[in-house]
Amino acid sequence: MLTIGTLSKKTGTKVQTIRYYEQIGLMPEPGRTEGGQRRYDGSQLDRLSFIRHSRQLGFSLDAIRELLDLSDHPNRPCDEADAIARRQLKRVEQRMARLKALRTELKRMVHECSGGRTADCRVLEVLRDHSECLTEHDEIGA
Amino acid sequence: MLTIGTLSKKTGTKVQTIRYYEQIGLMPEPGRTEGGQRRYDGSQLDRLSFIRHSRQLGFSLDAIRELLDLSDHPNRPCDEADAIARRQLKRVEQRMARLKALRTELKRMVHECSGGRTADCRVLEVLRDHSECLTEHDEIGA
DNA sequence: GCTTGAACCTTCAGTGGCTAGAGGATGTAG
DNA sequence: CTACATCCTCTAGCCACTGAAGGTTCAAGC
Repeated sequence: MLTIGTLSKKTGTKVQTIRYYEQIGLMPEPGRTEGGQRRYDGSQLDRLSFIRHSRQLGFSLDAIRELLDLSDHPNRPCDEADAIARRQLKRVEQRMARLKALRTELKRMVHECSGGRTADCRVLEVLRDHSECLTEHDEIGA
Repeated sequence: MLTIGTLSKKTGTKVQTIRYYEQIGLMPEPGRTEGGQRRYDGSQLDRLSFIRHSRQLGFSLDAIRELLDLSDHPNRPCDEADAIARRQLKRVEQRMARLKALRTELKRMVHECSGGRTADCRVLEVLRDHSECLTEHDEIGA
């Protein structure tokens, strides 16, 4: 029988986050002591590890919900899990492409600033005038 | 004299977002018509473009506030703007490194899934057991 | 058995950066 | 002068947590 604190340490998830996962139905309601404290077992530890690991890989909580559901039904075809992972991969690749463009632009800004007064600062100049950009970049909401 | 809608179109910022920027003090309070509608001039268009462009480059609104402040005081040394850009560049590079590890892992998951039942699905298996991962990855909070 | 104090409980509010919607007022073209 | 696109304010919601207030429970040590 594990306390929430133990679960927290074992998975690297904050206590509040575990309670939050329970609140939104991602974690099941655990058993309680007479005094009302949560007590977990091994299967709940596994489930939280799954969630945590999926989050580290960038899956949204909604995607994780689906993945957990699939994981709970071993006889269903796994195309769906595969599709979710593929979507995530695609998103990661898009983000990388955007970050690459961004990095180019920032590098250019930093290299051109020679350390005078702000009036001559290339950093600010580039930010003022998008037309100076060599790349398309669109980080907002990435 | 530009309406908020015109400003919105010219900068690619949603009308509500412009009002939000005003609310948090990033954009100045514009003039109003007798009826109470906002009217902008060219300098406000420039300011919004600056903000928008900075957001696209991944700067936080707080960082943008600093940059705008620097931009408003042309006689100060520009080390600070330079430092902000450098910090941002560092962050972008860190994010890219993380995404790279993530992509590797996702690719491996997807490639190894041969499309059977969820019981045998490599995607789910990898998510269940972090020790199968070949890379360190930590997307949370990225 | 009793005391201490770390860990637990609930509830609420806040983060960043918007975005959506309700319900009503204004501005402008025909 | 009418139609209706655009504007206004205000409130609430999004994601995925995180922190804090104020109170309770549990386990170890005496």
